[in-house]
Amino acid sequence: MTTIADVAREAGVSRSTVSSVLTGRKFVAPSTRERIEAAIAKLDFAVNAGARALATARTMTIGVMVRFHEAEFSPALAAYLVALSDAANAAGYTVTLLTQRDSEAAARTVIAGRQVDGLVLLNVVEDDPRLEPIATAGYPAVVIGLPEDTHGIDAVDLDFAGAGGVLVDLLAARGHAAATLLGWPRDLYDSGATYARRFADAVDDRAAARGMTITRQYLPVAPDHVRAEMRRLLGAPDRPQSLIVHNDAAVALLPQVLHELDLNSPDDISITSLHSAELTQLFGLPFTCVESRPQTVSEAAIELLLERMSSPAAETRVRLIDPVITNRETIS
Amino acid sequence: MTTIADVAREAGVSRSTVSSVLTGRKFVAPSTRERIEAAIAKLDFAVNAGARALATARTMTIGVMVRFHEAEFSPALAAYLVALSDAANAAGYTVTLLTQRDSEAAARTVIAGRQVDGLVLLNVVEDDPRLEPIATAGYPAVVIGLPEDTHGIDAVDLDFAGAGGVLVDLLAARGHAAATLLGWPRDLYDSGATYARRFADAVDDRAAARGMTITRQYLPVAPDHVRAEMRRLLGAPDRPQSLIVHNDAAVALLPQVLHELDLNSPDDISITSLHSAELTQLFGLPFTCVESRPQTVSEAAIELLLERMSSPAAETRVRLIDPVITNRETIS
DNA sequence: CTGAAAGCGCTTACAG
DNA sequence: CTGAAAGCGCTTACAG
Repeated sequence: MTTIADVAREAGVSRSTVSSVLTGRKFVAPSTRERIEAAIAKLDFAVNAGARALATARTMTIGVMVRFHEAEFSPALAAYLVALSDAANAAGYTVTLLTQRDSEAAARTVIAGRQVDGLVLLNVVEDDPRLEPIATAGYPAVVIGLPEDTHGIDAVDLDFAGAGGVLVDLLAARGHAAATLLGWPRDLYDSGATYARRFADAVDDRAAARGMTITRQYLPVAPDHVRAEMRRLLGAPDRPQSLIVHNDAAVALLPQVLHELDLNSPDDISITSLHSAELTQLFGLPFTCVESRPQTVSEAAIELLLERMSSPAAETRVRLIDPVITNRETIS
Repeated sequence: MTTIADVAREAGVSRSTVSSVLTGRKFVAPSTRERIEAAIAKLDFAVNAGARALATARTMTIGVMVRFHEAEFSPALAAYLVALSDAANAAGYTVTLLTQRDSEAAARTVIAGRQVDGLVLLNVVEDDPRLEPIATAGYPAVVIGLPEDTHGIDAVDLDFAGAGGVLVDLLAARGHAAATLLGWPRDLYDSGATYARRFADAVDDRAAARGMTITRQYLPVAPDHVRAEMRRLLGAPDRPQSLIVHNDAAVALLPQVLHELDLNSPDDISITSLHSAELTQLFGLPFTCVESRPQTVSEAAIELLLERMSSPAAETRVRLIDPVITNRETIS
């Protein structure tokens, strides 16, 4: 491979002068600089990242830890990964994927070996075993998602509570006095997926403030089951007049169920939803909704991480991303 | 951070002895080895990847190049990324994500700077601008997908031709004399997405051999359009009696369309499909089908790449992954 | 079986 | 404004 020494020889300068133009941290006479740049282009030189990392003690890479391969998250995952990588690239960083099964051990190795300058954690759950070692090592990190206990690690997430409030407001504004929340399976709420709880609690609170009644239904996620359950629920004589859906499987299959039952929105039923942005893309879901914002969330995560890396001692921050309503006229 | 020197001091040996146990390339007396391992554990030492890379001229990382953020591929993408990372990890490698917009320049930089030991290319298209620089640099790489011209780069892909043959066989075995292929948009075939063409051509060929007639329909991918088109097609009096679907958008929405038209499979219509594995997971698609195999394809890709890295001069190889039929009894 | 020394390709004070 | 030298944390012949 061609090294800085080759470039220096070609340009007739010393290696340190080449390094100066590479890093841009020192003034180099324009004429010298041009010679060096020409040499770089001619030799197709690119700096060896490992050597630079060794010399600077910065790897310029960010590790993205993806928890144990969960089918459930898979479709949304790609959007985050690509967005994180793009945002990191824009700041001169590279992303390395950390998918090891034993993520706690992986966290330790990565930290001890200084293989990355900072960490982004995806699919964080309550009592995530990755958090503690990172926190005690004082390693720069940011979590996407908002666990109950962040262990003092910065976090970014969609403002699920805000989303709940907004959707209730929309229904209330049209005079709805009741709504049914089609939620995730009950154990998801119990096991501490805070996004589910934050949303549902906000729905309840805002509804109470507005004098609305909320009925909560816990739906499964297996396609067949959720379909059957919705059919039963919406096919009943006392079926709900308005829906707030927070369950990706349910919302994806809802158009089909509506059609089967010959129900139209908004004429027969008002529908709002909070769901992964991927779903709209794939299925053209026709509902008034709030969508996840992988791009914005990812950019915020990288931004927070970079700030954390430059000010390790700053106070922990939580950044909530504003919910954005897409109105598709499914509220009567 | 703790270095090899700290470990050496703690264990009372030289740095090179520590290195010997780290690399495992030299015999070290068991008692010495144990002292060293204890020191490593005590100090929570992990080797600095950059330093090792510099010394060995191997980075132990594999770059995965994802082409310009295409919404269309997004859901399937995550499965490949995670599977590639898992397979790479299993072989001691780490994966870095390369998502730069200008992927040609990215390829050059990565190659010139020896930032990765090898490359996996995802979402390869015909005349992919990334291929040429990699090929001329003689850089170890493997392509997932099978372009017309591989430029001498190893490739892995599902055996789309085999899949086409198998699906036709299934229909022929049940006595079907005709089938309609619901395909991708026409320009996908024209623009050289070889997977689409390989599948369709094999369907035609096998059908001809079996005396079956194939009608080819090019469907759009936008949810609303594909839905409308299928409704029209399947609602017509002369609607097809059996379907071979190769269009993810179409197959995802097909259950809904069938229901709308009050058609049941296999009673009213026989259905087979070739589609992304993610779809079944998300929607419990009920059709007899061949699915993409991200896990197997990714593992094969890493395997080929590792072999290529150790034998740069070996002949180019193309590995086709066997199609696997999932029978869901939708052929009458 | 173990250790001293050179070297991997950079960057960064420090002289000049 | 430019260059010589040391050093980042490893590995690897080479001696012993």
